[in-house]
Amino acid sequence: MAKNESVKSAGAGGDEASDGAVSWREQAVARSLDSARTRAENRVQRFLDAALELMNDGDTSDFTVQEVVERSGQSLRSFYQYFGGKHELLLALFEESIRAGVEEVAEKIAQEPDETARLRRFVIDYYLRCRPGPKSKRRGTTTHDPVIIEFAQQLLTEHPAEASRAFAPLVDLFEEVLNDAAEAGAIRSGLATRSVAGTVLEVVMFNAFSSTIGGMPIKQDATDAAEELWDLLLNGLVAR
Amino acid sequence: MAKNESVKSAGAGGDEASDGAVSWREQAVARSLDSARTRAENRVQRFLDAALELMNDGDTSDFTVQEVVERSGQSLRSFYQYFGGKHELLLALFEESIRAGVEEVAEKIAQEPDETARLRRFVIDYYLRCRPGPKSKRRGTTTHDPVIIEFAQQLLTEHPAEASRAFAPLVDLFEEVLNDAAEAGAIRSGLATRSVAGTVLEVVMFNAFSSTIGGMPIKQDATDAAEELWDLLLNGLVAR
DNA sequence: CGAAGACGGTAACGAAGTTCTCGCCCTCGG
DNA sequence: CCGAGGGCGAGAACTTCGTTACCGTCTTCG
Repeated sequence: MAKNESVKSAGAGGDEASDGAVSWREQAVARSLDSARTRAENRVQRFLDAALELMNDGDTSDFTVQEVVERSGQSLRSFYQYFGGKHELLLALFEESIRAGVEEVAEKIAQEPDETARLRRFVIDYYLRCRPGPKSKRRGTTTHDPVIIEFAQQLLTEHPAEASRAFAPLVDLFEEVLNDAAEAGAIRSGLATRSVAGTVLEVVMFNAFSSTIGGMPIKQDATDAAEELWDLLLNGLVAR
Repeated sequence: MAKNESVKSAGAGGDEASDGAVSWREQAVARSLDSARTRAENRVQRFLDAALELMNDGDTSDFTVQEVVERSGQSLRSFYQYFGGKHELLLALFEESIRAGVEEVAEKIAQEPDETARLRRFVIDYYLRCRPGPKSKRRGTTTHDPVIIEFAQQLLTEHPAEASRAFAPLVDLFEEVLNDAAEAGAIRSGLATRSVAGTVLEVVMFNAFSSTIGGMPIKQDATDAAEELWDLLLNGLVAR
């Protein structure tokens, strides 16, 4: 019962030769890129990967610290050596999720022709990203895990400082898009873009997360809902 | 250790003669209006009151079932006889909170001169109501307790059906206001008011609850934030 | 009067996060 | 080469909280 674990190297699901002869290879790799910093990073990454797998696999999309520990083939001891608690693990996952989201959305909007289209694209794409996938994952679009968004809500109310720090990259990008749109005359120019960016993102994120309060029967396709929200955000309630 | 509890009758913090001579009076009252239905209602109400007190008193604004039981001077046994679990207690508090909110907002908007003013009044008032009071309660406006709103979020994602049922009175009222405004030409007439009502209320509620994502320094007064959001909702982002 | 049900008091259970103890092994400095 | 210390695995233990179970009492109703 000493060395049954297979390292499952960081980024992708690496599948190495089955069980028996792993130790030497692993050891070698470890020794080569181990300046004790990278080793730590490797361990941290294994916890993160395990958590991600648990969120994607299980029907529950929720996980306990124990499960993460088992799945990662490490120990509770180590977990609390690298993370201050479950809270920090969630925070790390959240930040990573934001980073990935920013990257993906940035690519998407880059393909749009003008400022208005980019703005619209941002809102709709991010809406879809925050929408919990009811069945098998929507193809073509990565989505935030529900657990992550739930955590975001909690973080926002309990540790606003940490929260806005984690959200910063996303808000930065959106603020930029807003500024461009304002300069191009696509949206009005009076508004405080930073503040509006935060507000709009919150609206998109949480409205996508928990479908609206009014008891919609089965509600239309997510895309329609996204369009509806976009229309409301762009044009407001007022009569033209 | 048999009869130290003082009943603390339902509505207000009733302070009766200290400890010794309570039983008889209490008994009398109980016997008088006890058809076993009212007695149950009385007990339920005592739990609800206890929970409300705990939310308003403590610095935590959070409570455990134990605390509610102790505070209400009843027993765990009874608690689980009347409530299926903490969940149901929260739900009851939530529904009551919504009811009270609807009542209060209805009064407020009735005083406004025209449809647009009523709409605006609704949004701003409800925003303030959902804004957690950072220090001593804001005078003049009752507010939803943070715990309640947090529960609302959770309910919305875990039991959408129950959630929209609980929210219904509020959505009904707002939908009505929206319809009136649309009829009067104050807002555009094309939109699905039920759906929009839900969306807007969600926006107002959750944006007020957890101040915006963008790392606002100390942020202005709640009223200013409410105005900002109202402006965004009414006019949208678009240039006129 | 006697049985049934409501109720209080308290212990106990189970899940989950967190901490602690023990012991192994590897590494590093003398 | 050897001894100390730190990283680490394996659990046990502790804590909080919701929930359930058990026991004894009191009221009530047939």
